[in-house]
Amino acid sequence: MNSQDLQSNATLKDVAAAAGVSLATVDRVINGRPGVSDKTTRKVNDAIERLNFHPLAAAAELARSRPCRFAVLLPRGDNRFMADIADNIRAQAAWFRARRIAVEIIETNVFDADTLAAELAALTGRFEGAAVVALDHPRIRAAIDDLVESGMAVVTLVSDVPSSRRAHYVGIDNIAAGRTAGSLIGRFLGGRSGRVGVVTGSAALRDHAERLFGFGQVIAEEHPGLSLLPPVEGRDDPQQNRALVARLLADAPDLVALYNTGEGAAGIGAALADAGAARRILCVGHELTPDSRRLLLDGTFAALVVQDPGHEARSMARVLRALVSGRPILPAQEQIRVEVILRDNLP
Amino acid sequence: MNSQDLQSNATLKDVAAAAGVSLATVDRVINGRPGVSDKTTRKVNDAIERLNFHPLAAAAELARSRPCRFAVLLPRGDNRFMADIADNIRAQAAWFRARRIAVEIIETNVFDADTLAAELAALTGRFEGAAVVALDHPRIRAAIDDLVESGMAVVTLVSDVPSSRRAHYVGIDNIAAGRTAGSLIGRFLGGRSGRVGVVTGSAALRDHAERLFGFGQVIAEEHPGLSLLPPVEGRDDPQQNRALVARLLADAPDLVALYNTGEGAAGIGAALADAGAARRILCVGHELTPDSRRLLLDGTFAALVVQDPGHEARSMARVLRALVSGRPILPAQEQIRVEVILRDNLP
DNA sequence: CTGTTAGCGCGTTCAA
DNA sequence: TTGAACGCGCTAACAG
Repeated sequence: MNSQDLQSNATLKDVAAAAGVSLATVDRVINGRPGVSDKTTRKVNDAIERLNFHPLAAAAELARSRPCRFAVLLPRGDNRFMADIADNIRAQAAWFRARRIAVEIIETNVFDADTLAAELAALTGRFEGAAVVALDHPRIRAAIDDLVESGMAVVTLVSDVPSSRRAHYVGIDNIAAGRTAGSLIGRFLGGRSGRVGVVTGSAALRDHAERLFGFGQVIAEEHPGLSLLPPVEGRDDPQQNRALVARLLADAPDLVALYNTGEGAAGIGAALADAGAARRILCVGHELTPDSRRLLLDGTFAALVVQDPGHEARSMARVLRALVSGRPILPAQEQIRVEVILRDNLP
Repeated sequence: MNSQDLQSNATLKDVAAAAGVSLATVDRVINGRPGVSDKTTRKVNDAIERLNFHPLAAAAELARSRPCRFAVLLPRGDNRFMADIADNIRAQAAWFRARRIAVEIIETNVFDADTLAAELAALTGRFEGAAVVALDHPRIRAAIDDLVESGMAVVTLVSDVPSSRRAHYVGIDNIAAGRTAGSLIGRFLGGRSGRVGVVTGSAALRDHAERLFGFGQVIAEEHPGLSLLPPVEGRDDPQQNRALVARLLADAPDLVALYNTGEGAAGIGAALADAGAARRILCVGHELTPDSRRLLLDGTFAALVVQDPGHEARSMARVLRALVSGRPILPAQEQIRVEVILRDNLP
């Protein structure tokens, strides 16, 4: 099963010699540039095959080597998960610099379509690529399409705009994430019945909406003993979440579980602690932050459904780079997984 | 928060000019080579700082560009997970070739210490790096140490030999994996009590042993209503597992759950189906294979605790490459996570 | 349609 | 202790 006994290390020059043509011609064939006769093309391809030629990545990069600029649009505010993404992008600074990639992180009000659309429009011409955490809104879709039209490589990050012409989505399947949360709650409850409270950030964000959808699906299909209370919106803000959960606890005595589709876990933990209901109400939320980690460790949360911000930052970088240099991406490596974190497999 | 406004793109030549020295001298300073006076070193470092110089990765690679050879020692046999690792390594063939890395996959009897030790010894001088799925055994430890002594970069894969001098372990924390499985079973059972059967591959493999340990810990500490039956060893073989589980079902009427520390899920599924106990006994196992996927989808298994063979293959490649070229590795990117797969977040 | 040639930025002899 | 010069393998501009 020896993989590569036939490691060849032939160079472009070898191919040129073998085919009886010049370097430039071989280059044209390899990179699919026009202006080569069929006969010559065949000769070259033949030589490539025979010598088992494969271009050396470093040499090609060096020779191409155009500096390039990426913009990353992140929501402004104290969202911890977004801060993690930003940190992970910054942690790659050395990687970027070593490849002459300049990345600019732009924080903006992602919730306001006009602001975001304007911010997107302002990118034109200044960057070769952009990643954006975007609201799924017609105006945003149009702004993304305009950028793509202008030749920019655009990817969505964390929350997708599937109807746009973005080249790629770097993030998880949020319906699956919601379903996973639903299954965890359903199964951890072990057949008990009762009401389940749902705290969400904002129904305007596609990722939250999709999670809610997936969650509802599973509860309805597979756990008929459970019924969902109407979702309450806390904007991912701990203070608001605290108040909302306090009310939930007061209003619904048969509350058995809580699902938080977004952030602000600290508020939920506080409300539960206030009511002395901390490990009695089963809680599942999303994303790993210092707060959610603490609440997972102390048992307030039973599980967290997460995505890896480090993976997302790296994937974004690789994908944008591949896109601007016209190379293929490896789908397997770029698929961001829906992960389940219990106290025991906390990274 | 603009990240890199000060993208400099200074080259070695610029630094040399700014410092008033030659290219070679700058190179000596940067790569810590001897033979530079303190004063010159200071001048150069000063210029580097001032110009915000960062070497271009592609150029450095091209100039170094020595072909190199890696060996990967995998267990022979029909272990599906190992086959996945091998497939993922082969899937990276293009990546390897573009970097003049030849990788040879060697299948051998990992369970026999003498065979494995001999196979390891035979690597000497033929490879710059090696990854090995190793038995944790004194002879193997010695063989690994000899390779390291001879200057080879050695990493363990999937199952570690922590007492050896291997430079790195590419794999998960198996105690955490076992604990995770234990928590899932305990919580999914929702307080029910009874006996839990354990099917393991071989107690000689460190990864299986560690999982068993972590699993036992959690059950004992957190689920006192549950008691573990003595583990039965099926060598990851479906046929053996089937017979073992059939006996377990017959002997222990109060069996409420099954934990499989390794492979051969199909055998467990078959035995349960035979006994008509398929979704009554809660099952948790490891690794995602066509069999385990099917059993997860049909509800026979409630959850799978897995590691990503694709990530492991890529991590192995990056780590070995970094080691042989004396570069640092990014720990965050190389940490393999213990993942939980339910039916809903199946990749 | 094809070939020549000059770099890309860094490593690495060698000689001084 | 330092520097000059060549080469790594590929791309791209220009010439024919």
